[in-house]
Amino acid sequence: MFEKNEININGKTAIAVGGLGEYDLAATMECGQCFRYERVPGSELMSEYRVAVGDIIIHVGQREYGELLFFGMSDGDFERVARGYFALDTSLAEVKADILRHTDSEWLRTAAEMAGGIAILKQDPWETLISFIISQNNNIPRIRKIVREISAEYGVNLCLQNEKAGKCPLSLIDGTPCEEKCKKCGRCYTFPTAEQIVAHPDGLLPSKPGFRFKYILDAAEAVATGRINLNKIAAARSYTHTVECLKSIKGVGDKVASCVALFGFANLEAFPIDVWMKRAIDTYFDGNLDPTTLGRYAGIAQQYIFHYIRNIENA
DNA sequence: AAACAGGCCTAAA
DNA sequence: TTTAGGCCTGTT
Repeated sequence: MFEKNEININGKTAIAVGGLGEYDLAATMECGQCFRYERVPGSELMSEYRVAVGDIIIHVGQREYGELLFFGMSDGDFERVARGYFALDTSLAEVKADILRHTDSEWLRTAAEMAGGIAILKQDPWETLISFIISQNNNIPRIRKIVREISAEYGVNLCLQNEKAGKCPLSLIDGTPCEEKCKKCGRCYTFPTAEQIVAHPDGLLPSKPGFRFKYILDAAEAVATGRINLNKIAAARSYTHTVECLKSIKGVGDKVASCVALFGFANLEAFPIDVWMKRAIDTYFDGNLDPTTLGRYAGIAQQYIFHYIRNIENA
């Protein structure tokens, strides 16, 4: 269980959360599970982000790995949105121990040491579905760009909304106000609903989704008509069922479906295999690694592997 | 300039 | 059941 304190930063209410073990905010935000964050440049903190989550912009920072997480928001918003989104009730230490209990691999043990601070965010299933449809045959900067642009096209401007409510998102530590340009930067919008997309599909085109356009549209129709019921899928809490349902959408195959299961439905045993993961399995596991042997947190083991190979290659 | 990017679909063996 | 090509767009 984490420890929470209400604090005051530059006259604003903030929440400080400790007892999160080795939680690594930067790795969690940038490991490729989420596409709607913006790193705050020039922060005094080691890492500071704004993320659009549902109907608010979450403002979050961390001074050092494994130290306190700061949330620039009321306790109400923290409890309603941030606590769940950042998976603060999941013990990273327990997860890591469980994974390591399921493997003999020294290599994976080393990866876990480096990546053990990664948390799997609990993102909105619908948003996760569309984001990972967009992700196919694509790179992260452009995925983020497309997601940002379709949000600006259809969504509600959260900065303007916050400003009216007297809580324009401030930089957590230095108190710098959201710039004027923020009102049209396209980075602070709610995510479009399936109904909005179905009612006006052409709104997708300016973001240039290319061949993914028809896939996004099929997903939107599936959800808007009830052919797919994301709430029911979530309630069933079955990985195999989730993947099976998602794959009935055009443009959703094994990889996208397992990503959505992992990041959007918190099916932590989901183990997405992309070209990178294939390479890693070939190189470090002699070409065979059965995810089902890794236990109920196999998906987090996948993140360890992914984060580790990425970091060695950058080194 | 041609190949490739954190896939998937379709057609053809 | 498995395999090759093509696909939008952007970047190198």
